[in-house]
Amino acid sequence: MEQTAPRKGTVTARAIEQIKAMIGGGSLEPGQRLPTERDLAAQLGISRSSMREAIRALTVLGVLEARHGSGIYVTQLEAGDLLETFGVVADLSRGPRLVELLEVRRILESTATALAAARITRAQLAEVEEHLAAMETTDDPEEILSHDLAFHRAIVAAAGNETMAAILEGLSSRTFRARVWRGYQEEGAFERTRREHSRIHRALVARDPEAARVAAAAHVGEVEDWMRSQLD
Amino acid sequence: MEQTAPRKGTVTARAIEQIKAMIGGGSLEPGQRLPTERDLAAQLGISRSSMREAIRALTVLGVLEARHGSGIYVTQLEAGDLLETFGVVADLSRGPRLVELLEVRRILESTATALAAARITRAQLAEVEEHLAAMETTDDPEEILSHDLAFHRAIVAAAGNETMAAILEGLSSRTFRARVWRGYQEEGAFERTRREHSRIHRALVARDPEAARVAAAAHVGEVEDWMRSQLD
DNA sequence: ACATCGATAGTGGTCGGACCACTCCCCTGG
DNA sequence: CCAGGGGAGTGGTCCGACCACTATCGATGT
Repeated sequence: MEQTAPRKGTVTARAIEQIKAMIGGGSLEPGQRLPTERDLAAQLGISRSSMREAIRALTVLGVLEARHGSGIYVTQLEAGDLLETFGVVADLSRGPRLVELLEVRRILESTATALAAARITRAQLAEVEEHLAAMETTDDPEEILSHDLAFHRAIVAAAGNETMAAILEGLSSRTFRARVWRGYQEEGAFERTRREHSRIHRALVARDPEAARVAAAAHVGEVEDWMRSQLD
Repeated sequence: MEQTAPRKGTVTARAIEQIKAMIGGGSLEPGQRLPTERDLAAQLGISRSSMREAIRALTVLGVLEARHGSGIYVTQLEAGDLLETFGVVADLSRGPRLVELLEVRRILESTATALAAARITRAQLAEVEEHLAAMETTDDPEEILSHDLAFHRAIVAAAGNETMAAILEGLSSRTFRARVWRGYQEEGAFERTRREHSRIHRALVARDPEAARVAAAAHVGEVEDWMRSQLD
């Protein structure tokens, strides 16, 4: 017998909850293929259109993945899959919210950098140094931004917490960074940024977590203070 | 002239990006009403079905809000609106990912509690104490869980960073908490939890940020350690 | 003149069916 | 045995109809 589904909310919202429940309940494993849209719609007693809306919603959330001509699959449910939407938050936030986001980033990134100082391997450190060097040998703002992002990404990766890395990735999304830093770096902050980066690097080489934490916090804090001053 | 839209990806994905761009670009303000689904579909040259999928996706992300019979509106784009999806991450993560989530929570919550110790008002402190007392005068696990959540929520609110509060709210979603703590509290951790809570409370009363940070970190850390030991 | 309330136009919500674009696999022919 | 072709099955898109709900405006009664 078909469960006489709860009558609350739209049928699409119900479908979303049911699919989430199937995954949370373990009847759908990561990577597994789902029934076809048509079958799923029939099972839940709704139209294919409504079911498609539910699937699309779970797709943008990073829970499902639709492959044209093949089928619908559960993602690996890794941190990266599910936290991709975090970038949307960064891109659409404004005003005081931006300061709050930078505060969160300061807290997480300083901790991650401290962890990295204790755990980073030679190979990982070499990658960090590569981006640091590349950043100092070019004047193209685009390229500098790329290496800046990669510099921090490499450090955070060395901290070993994928979830934290995924969140920070969202907080440093390209459009977010470009939006905030455009004005910031026009105020001759290039030199200061370089000093701060090499200070972080020195702490990593010295394997000094506390120095690394302070250096990273100060680095993000500079941008944070500038952003605060812009709100007038 | 209609912009000959880029030919990449599905039409729905394109529509999602275009609407996001309209909001990010400022041509759509928070709270503003959008054109009707039919008009939007016509503007972008796609069918109403595809447009509905795009709208549904943005609705789930907390960017748009659809009111039956009235219209589609941009949300206030507050932290709470956009970070509601963070709960999904917590609910669907498993294994090592759960430990990582608790690690993130430990970092953020300890900092938030430290901030609260410096900023909390008398009224806010009274609310914290209310939940603390209620937690000690009942044996109903459901009720204890409720007041536990409210206890931490009140503290985090006193820290004054809505974005951080919204993230922690997701990391403490009811289903997540219930899932993790079911086993944890069956091991006689009630007493320890009480001591940890009152230790946090004392630090707040003393307005001692460092003591508050340590107490909160230890509190979450206990659960974190237990979770780690469960992965064998 | 004013308040009440019902008809109505307009909105999102749901449905069913049709067709297209793409994938995958099996079967055929060399 | 292998390469190629074709067909069945899948998600992607579109259309048109109808339902459920909301908001507004105007007729009605006071």
